[in-house]
Amino acid sequence: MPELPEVETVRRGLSPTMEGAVIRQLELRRPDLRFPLPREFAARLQGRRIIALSRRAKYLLIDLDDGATVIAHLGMSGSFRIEAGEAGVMPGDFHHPRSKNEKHDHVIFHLDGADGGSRVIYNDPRRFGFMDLTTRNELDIYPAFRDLGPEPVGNELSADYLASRFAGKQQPLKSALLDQKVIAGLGNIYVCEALWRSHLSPERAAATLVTPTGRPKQQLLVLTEAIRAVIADAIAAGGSSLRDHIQTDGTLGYFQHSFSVYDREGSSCRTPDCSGNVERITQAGRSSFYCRICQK
DNA sequence: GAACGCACCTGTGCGC
DNA sequence: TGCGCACAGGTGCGTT
Repeated sequence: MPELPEVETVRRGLSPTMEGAVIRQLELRRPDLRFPLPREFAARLQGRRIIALSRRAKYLLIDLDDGATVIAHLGMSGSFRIEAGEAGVMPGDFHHPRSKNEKHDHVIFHLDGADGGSRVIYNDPRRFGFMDLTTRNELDIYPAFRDLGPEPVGNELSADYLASRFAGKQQPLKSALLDQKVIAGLGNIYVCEALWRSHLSPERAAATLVTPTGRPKQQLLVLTEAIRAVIADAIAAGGSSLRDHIQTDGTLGYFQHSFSVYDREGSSCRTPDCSGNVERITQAGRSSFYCRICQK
């Protein structure tokens, strides 16, 4: 479920293995994911040292020592796993069963490193993910990043900013928050969770959180803090699940979270003293989960 | 411009 | 057990 917190967790999980390592070989098992892989992708990465792993929204960025940056998006079903080379054994890796989805291993980074050579394997059954190549200098003009909104963690995101984006917008809050141009990195799950925490209905028009003079109403302040908190909590949860995953099979990308409303249709609302049940509605083709009683 | 619908592709879970 | 169907976390394009 790669939304921003999952991608951040993947980044943290891969960093110790990938940063500083040299890409001995890039193995491409097919010519495309969602889009064709870049021309000469394997040749351009071979022999390069990985300088740093970073993240922008739901994109993983791999900086190389020649100024190039690999952009990786996990789509809906992408994950990475780390396998040790001949010279080493992953913690807990002894006799661990091969992934049953090995046929969906599409891109394999063969690394030279201090541990004797790990493999970092990108697996993606649905192939909604993609990889591209640009340069660090051109990241800001990369099409997917050009119009991206601020990150939901950090100082860029404020109630004032959201008020400026929501003013005059009749679009439902759910759709407005999913728009990556408004906030970068929020997905279906965390939008549902943030709206539940804020007691706001996903169907409410975005403009109703803004005063006639363009100032954020109190509820927008609450929503802003809820967005920050729900993402921060998920990153913290990813950090704890990270340890478990690395100890078991090295797979990064899927974590067991427990959500307050997401995927809880028909269950009782977890807001204290609320007698409502979680409902599921469809907005813009996506499921929204919310409690009609306490979310207005 | 805004708001949908749909396509991309495979796996899973459900009802029958 | 097996089949068919609905649905799934994202993004981007086309249509109205």
